[in-house]
Amino acid sequence: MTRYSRQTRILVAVDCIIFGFDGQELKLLLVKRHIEPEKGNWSLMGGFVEPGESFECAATRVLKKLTGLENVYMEQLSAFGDPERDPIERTVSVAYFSLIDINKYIQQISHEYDAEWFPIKKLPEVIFDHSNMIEMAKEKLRYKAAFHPILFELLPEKFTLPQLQSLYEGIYDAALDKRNFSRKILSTTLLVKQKDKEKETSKRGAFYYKLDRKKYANKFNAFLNFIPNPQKLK
Amino acid sequence: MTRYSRQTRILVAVDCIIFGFDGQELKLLLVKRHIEPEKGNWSLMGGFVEPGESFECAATRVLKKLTGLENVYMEQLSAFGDPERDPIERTVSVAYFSLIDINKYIQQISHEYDAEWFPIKKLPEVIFDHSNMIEMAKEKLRYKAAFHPILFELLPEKFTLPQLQSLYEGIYDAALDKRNFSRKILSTTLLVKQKDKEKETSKRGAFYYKLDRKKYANKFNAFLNFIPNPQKLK
DNA sequence: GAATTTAGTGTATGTTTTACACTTTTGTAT
DNA sequence: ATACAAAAGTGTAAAACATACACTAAATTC
Repeated sequence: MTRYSRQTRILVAVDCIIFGFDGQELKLLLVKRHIEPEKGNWSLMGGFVEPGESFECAATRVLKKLTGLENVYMEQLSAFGDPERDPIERTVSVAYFSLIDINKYIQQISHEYDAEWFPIKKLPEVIFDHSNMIEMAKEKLRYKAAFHPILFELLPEKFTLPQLQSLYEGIYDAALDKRNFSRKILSTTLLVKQKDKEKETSKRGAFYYKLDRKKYANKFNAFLNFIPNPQKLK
Repeated sequence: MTRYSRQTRILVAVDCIIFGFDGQELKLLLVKRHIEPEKGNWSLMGGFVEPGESFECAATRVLKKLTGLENVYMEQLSAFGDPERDPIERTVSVAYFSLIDINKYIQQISHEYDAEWFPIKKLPEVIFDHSNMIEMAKEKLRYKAAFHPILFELLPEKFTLPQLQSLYEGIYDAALDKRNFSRKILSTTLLVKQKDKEKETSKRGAFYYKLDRKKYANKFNAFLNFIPNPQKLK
């Protein structure tokens, strides 16, 4: 026996939901689709899964092709299998979401694709079921970040507490008290204070912090409860 | 254009991780695989995704075929795509996990399959990457149940607080204080006390409770923190 | 009616979360 | 040089929540 007979084989793709943060708001990287159908319309970056390639490999490959980045935070979101999701031919898609430092991306941008960052609140129309994927990814990010310290992945290596706070505020659409916020964040002991300050955005300047990568890896499963009323989340 | 040319099409399957609770311990429903390869070995219940059928449909169909049950708690766990996971031919699988009332199953059992409940702690060897799927499902169940009131799905319509507590204790391998437990559970106001008692397991008898299905649907996203130290979970 | 078994309940203590306001720093404008 | 503006940084008191802990109540069995 070498094959399962009488079964239908289906195209399998991956799609990447790529989040970035520019210091102000959460953004999503979309590309102009370069094949028919829907050629020229905005889309998640994706690609077919190749023979001998796992989903993770495929998603990593796709992400690297677009951003030049490797070793970034990536997590499987869900598989999408509606028979009608691609009008040309049935294609199932395994969606991954990534958190990247938007500045690193800018340096490494490949111009092979028409790619553009869109504020998460002003997304253009996207093809197929991609808006569905994006919606789910946003939800999962909010959910997960309420308990796990993953938002660091969106920031540069050195960042300030006000920057981190505004990231949380952006993602949860909530104003947080800076005293309570810094106490909570620092109580994780995941952050290491640096000697230098970021002086672009304020006269006084705010101290930089770095993530303690070792502790971060160990403590990833520490539930943090950063958000005052996680009840309100899905 | 009617097809994506030059792309490889792949077999797509679903597998169901079916949890049940017999009042003592958490169990998993496995079947004896009835096709080659690995015919006769223990396996999750699964099946190929058919043309025109979504993943949810396929998983629901597979679950119904085995258990006779519909409208049960079911959630996508993850897609598994290792190119080597099926030795015969590349097959990707979308795994779903379900929580069912084990008693309902017993009544409706289909004997078309050799199926058997195994205590989660004494599982036999299973085929392919199924132990991996099971491990992930166990983790997700523990994770999710720490915040969401889903374990009710494993119980019959009427249940007692001691039964519910022993379910939590089983799943988290922890002894819980019954005073604290009942306070926490009842504070959700999700349970409605019944007038009758369960008198099998004790002389005094314990009052039955029913889930308030309406509130349950609304409050599903209330994070409950049933478990004293969720830090310890993945 | 005594003994056994499990159900059911309350309180005091410690911990965590929340709400809240002033001082410090330093660049810019006069 | 001095005043002003703008954001950083810090502490405390009250409330809410989590925990630890032990006795009484109910009903069956002998």
